[in-house]
Order: sequence, then structure tokens, then C-alpha cells
Amino acid sequence: MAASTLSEVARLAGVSLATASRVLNGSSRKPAEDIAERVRAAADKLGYVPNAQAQALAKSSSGLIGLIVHDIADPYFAAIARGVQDAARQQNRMVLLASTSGASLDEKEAVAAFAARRADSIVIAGSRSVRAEDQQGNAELAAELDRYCRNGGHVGVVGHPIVGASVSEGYHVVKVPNEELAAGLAAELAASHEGAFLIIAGPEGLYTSDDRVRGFQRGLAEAGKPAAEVIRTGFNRAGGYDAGLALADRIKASESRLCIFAVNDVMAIGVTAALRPEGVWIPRDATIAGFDDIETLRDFRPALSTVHLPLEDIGRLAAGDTDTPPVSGVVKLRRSTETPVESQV
Amino acid sequence: MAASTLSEVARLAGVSLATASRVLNGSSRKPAEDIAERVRAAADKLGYVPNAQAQALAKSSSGLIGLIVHDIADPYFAAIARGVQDAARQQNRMVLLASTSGASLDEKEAVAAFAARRADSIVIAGSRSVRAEDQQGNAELAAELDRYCRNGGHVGVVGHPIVGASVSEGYHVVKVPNEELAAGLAAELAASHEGAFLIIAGPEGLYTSDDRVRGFQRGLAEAGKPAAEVIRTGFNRAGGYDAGLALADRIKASESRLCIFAVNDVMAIGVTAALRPEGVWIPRDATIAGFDDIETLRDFRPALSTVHLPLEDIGRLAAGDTDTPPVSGVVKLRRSTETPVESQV
DNA sequence: TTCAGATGGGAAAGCGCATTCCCGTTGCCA
DNA sequence: TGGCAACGGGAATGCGCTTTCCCATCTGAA
Repeated sequence: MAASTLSEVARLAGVSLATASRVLNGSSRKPAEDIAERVRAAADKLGYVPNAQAQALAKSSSGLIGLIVHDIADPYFAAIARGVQDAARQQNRMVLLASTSGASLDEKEAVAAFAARRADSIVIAGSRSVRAEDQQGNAELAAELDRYCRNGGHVGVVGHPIVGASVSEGYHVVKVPNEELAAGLAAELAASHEGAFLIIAGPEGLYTSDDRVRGFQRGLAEAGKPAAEVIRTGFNRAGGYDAGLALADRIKASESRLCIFAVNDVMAIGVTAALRPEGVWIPRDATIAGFDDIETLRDFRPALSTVHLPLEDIGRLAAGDTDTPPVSGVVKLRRSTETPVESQV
Repeated sequence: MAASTLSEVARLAGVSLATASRVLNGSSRKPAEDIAERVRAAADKLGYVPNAQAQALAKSSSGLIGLIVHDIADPYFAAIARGVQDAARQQNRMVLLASTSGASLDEKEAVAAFAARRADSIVIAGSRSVRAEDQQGNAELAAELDRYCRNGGHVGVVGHPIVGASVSEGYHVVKVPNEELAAGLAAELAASHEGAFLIIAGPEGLYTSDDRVRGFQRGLAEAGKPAAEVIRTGFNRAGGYDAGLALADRIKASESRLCIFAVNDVMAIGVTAALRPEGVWIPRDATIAGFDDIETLRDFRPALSTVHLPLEDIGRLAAGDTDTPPVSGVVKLRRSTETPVESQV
């Protein structure tokens, strides 16, 4: 990647480096119009493209914003990424992407790489965990982020603060009221559901999952329902699928309909996918609700009850450098939790 | 973003800048182990993170790879992005993201921004077009890319060469045999479908769309079928939806079943979504096939017939700097094009 | 006419690093 | 023991740009 440089432009225009810089790359000092014109012409002729690396070095600000997700092809993260991208556009920055599969060690490396590139800010999405096996990774990630913040970086976290973060300066969290919303969902479901409830959750220690489980149980309790059984599985479609397989026989054997709450939409989709070939129909034989309202749901049948989260906004907010009030969500009851009527058309 | 610098490390370790650089950032010359140890200790103590900008400036190579997509939240692009990301990981690079909504003017700006950041290579996905209104944008995009290539950049294009590119050095195209595969799809569909065919295509001039239309028609012709009517609409879900709405009455009025080929999966999904509330069932009242085999299809009902494309591989290949043979696809016939049997369970 | 104050261009000093060249050491062979 | 090659560390240069400081020129008021 060689290209023509500012000094070449300056020479061709017969001006100094300083003047050329002032003309081309927005300075507070505006050279005279005739000179400016000459410089622009020269730049155009040479096909000059400013070297952002050099600019970043000179001004010590890179115009980069780092985004860390588990998997960019997961609709949940893709929606957030879209929001981040949008915010970046408005701020005239570019997005640096890192997918980590959720391994905190990879996340740590990504943070280091972003820090090396002197990203102005870092957005980190994806559920945090306090599981024992993530302990060390979390600590290292927190240390890396702390260092980054101490050096003046901004960090936006989606959902839940980084475990073990000790510096407050520079962090900001886009809070998602998972617990309240899950409670709200439970309340609405409890109003129309007679039978038992069951929660398909992620591994214990995942904040997002735990919050939603807790909220849902609270909602049930407040509605005078007994607590739901909790099944732990992977926090993704595959986890939901496994849980669905394990559940199929039980549902078929049962008299009353079960109401299943999967702690996120992709898990709910996985459950449904596993149940379908077993002949278990939703909502006839069991009802199910998810969480997130990912865009994919639009074309998923049966229409999935869920809690709508403004994912794009969340991405946008996380990419901003300021604190924000918690985002709000909305319970969406759809066909997957409808009470089936015998005579339904 | 201030952080400790190499010279601070060098000073603390009591060595020269050169030595510190050699120890920390992999050079061909390896300083003595005791010195190296001292330098590493100093770096660790100061929390030294090399400034990638400065490194890039000094070595004139940024380790960046730019990715241009229409919309990162579209499953098609997300899958490609995943592949690119994967390739970047292996090459120890980072991905710079730009979403452009397909506007070639935005794409041009993205290329310029990547060039400014001295990205080592650029991957550009999303259908090219020769429509009149894109004329100027295309020309400018091509010029920008040409310049980038002349300056030593590598460009990987998915699907179809950039219109108007005049430099060959540095370009490489991941060829997708859209026409052949569409022909293959038509052949297989023709084998079992009696009635008429209809194609829901993107705007005229979109290469990907046009290729698939041409291939499909050819396949029909070779199977001795009359050419299919072609409806033009947007190359996305909304376009498919509109087409579906427009088609509903006609399908309901018709005696024989129509076989619809939507030139990509999201359009097929849109068509189906529009048809469903109208009481048109797939495959009972009409059959439908898409193209791409995006991951979303896994959970879409009725299971959509389509042509499987190795999207992740495509991303990976585009991110490599070498020419590759065309990728291969596979026709997948699924429930959406099954011949309904009256007595079907 | 003179001088203070603007105005605007240019020289030069970095930004943080890689790398080339130079030079003092050491090891080995004759 | 002298001489030469190989080795390893350091000074210095430059990557492409921004920005400070300096200086020449011009303006207007005294």
C-alpha cells in the first residue's frame, strides 16, 4: 500500500507541507482560496488519499470503534452490530469487528488488539458470566479493559457490567432490565395459562440468563403460581434444541399443557425445532415464549411470544460514549402462547 | 488514548529503542535472552501495548482487511462476514466493517476510507448493477478501486466483477456459478412440476439477479418447458413481500399450481409471508424455491427449496488474496416444492 | 509616516515505531 | 598473538502527517 503523500501534493502545488495539510484535512486555519484551489487540484491530480494511520499517529485519535460479539451471524448480535455501525457512521468513524465465540480469553485478545489500534472506544456485547471456568479469563479481560480505560479509552458494555472491572472512568453500561421484563412476561403468561411452567435457561452464572430466570420466577410468584422447574442448557439454538429433545416425551405423556419460557429467542426456536418432528405442536400441546424479539422471528411460525428489545438502539447507545438510562422492552404475546380453542378455525 | 511507549519501556529496561523493538515486536534479530527478559519485564510492568498505527506507518502494512456489505444484519451478508472474519483471524488481521445499503456512492466512500486506513485488502460483497441510475456511482467506485489496486491493494469481489474496473492487477473475484445453478434448479423442478413457472426477480441490471433469471429460463427451455413470466421487484424481503401480495389473487383464481422461483431466499421468504395471510398455502396452492440457502432457512416453514451456496467459504475465499476456482453450489429440494399428495398425512 | 496588531505561509519538531547502518565485543583460526 | 568474521547493541533516519512557532507581509490607526 504505497500512495502519493501530502508532501508530493505540496510540492506539486508549490506550497509547504503545512499549508497542504491545512487545506486538505480540515484545520482551524483556512489558507487563501486561490492557494487552497491549487492544493486541491494537485491532490486530485495525484489521487491523494490521506494516510489515516499517520493522521491518527499525529493527532492521537484513530476514529476507530471496536465491536466485540460472540458471532456476527447470530441475528441478535447482527442487530446490535447494525446499531453500532449506524452510530459509527454518524460519528464519522469506522467499526473494527471481532468475533470471539464468547470465550473471554479471545475477548481479552480482541481488547488488546483494539487498544493497539488505539480505538477510540470499544463496544462489548454478549452475556457476561461468573462461571468458575471463566474466572481467569474474566479477570484477564477485566484487567485488559481497565488498562484500556486508564489510557483514556471508552468502553460500552451491553447488558451487564464486566465482572471484576475496577475502574469506573470510561465504562458505561447499556442496561437491559432483563429481570423486570421477564417478570412482566411471566405475569402476562400467568394470566391465561392454567398448567405448569418450565424455564429453559442457559448455564448457571450467565448474567443475562440468570436475570431472566429470576425475573420470571418472581413474576410467577407474584401471580400466585408455583415456581417453575429450570432446565440448564446451552445459551444458543443448539442448547434449545437439546432441551426440546429431552422434553418431547414428557410433554406427550403429560395431561396438561406446559408453558415453556426459553431465556432467549434462538433457544426458543431450537426447542420448537426439536419438538416439531416429535409431533409436539405449539401451541396445541405446549406453549412457548422467548426473549429478545430478533428480526428472524418475523418469519418464524408459530409466531413466537417474546419480549421485544430495541437491539439496534442498544448497539447505538453502546457506541455512544455517554451513560444512558436503561432501555425499555415490551412483552409481545403472539400465537405460540395462545390458548387453543377447540373450535378454532 | 495515551499509553506507554516503546521508548519508555526501553528506558526502564535500560536498553535502546532498537533493542526493545526487537524483543517485543518480533524481528529477525533476537537479542540475548537476559536482555529480552528485562525488556519484557519492563513492558509488562508498564502495561505496554504497541501502537499499531505507528507500526503500520513504519512498516507500511496495516493488518487491516476491509469488508463492504449492504447490511450486516442480513443473514446472507452475515454469513459471508463470518467467513471473512474467520480468514482474518487466521491471517492475524482485523476486519473493518462498512454497511452501505448497496448505494455505490457509499461503497465508493467506504473504499476511500479503507484506502486511507491502508487496509491490506478489501472484500466487497453484494450484487453489482448496471442500472442507469447507478452508472455514475459505479464509475466512481471503479475508479476508487482502481486507484486502490494501483497503490498495491488487493480487492476480493463476491459474485461478479466490478463494472468498469480497468486494472486487473490486484482484483480477484470469487465466482458463483449463478446461471448454471439456477439452470440446475429449473431442471429439477421441471421434472416434477406440471404447471407454469414464474420468476420473482430483482431489478433489471442486477447481475446476480439477471444471471439467475437467465439460468432458470435456460433450464426450463432445456426441459422443454415454456419460458417463465418474470416479475421485477426489490432484491430483498420487502420486494418479495410486495410481489407476494400482488400475486395472491391470481394464485387463488388459478386452476393449476404455479411454481415460483424467487431469485434469493429472503425474497422467497417475503413472498411466502405475504401469501400466508391470504390463505395461500405452500406447497398446496403454489410451490416456491429460493436461492442461497441462508442459515435462517433451517427454521423456516415450509422448508424452502433452494440452492445451497457455501457462504462462509465465499467470505473466506474473498478475504484471501489469491484467485480461486468458482465455488460450487447444490440444489436442495425441500418441502416447499413437493408435489402435494391428496392423501398426505 | 510609523508602529501595533492581524493575517497567512513556512520551517521544524514531534507522534511511536521499524530498520539501516555503525561500532565495540567476542570467538576462532592460523 | 594477530587478524578476521560473526555477533549483538545503539544511534539515527524516516514512515506521513499535525501543529506549534516563527517570520514576512499587510492593514489601519495615531
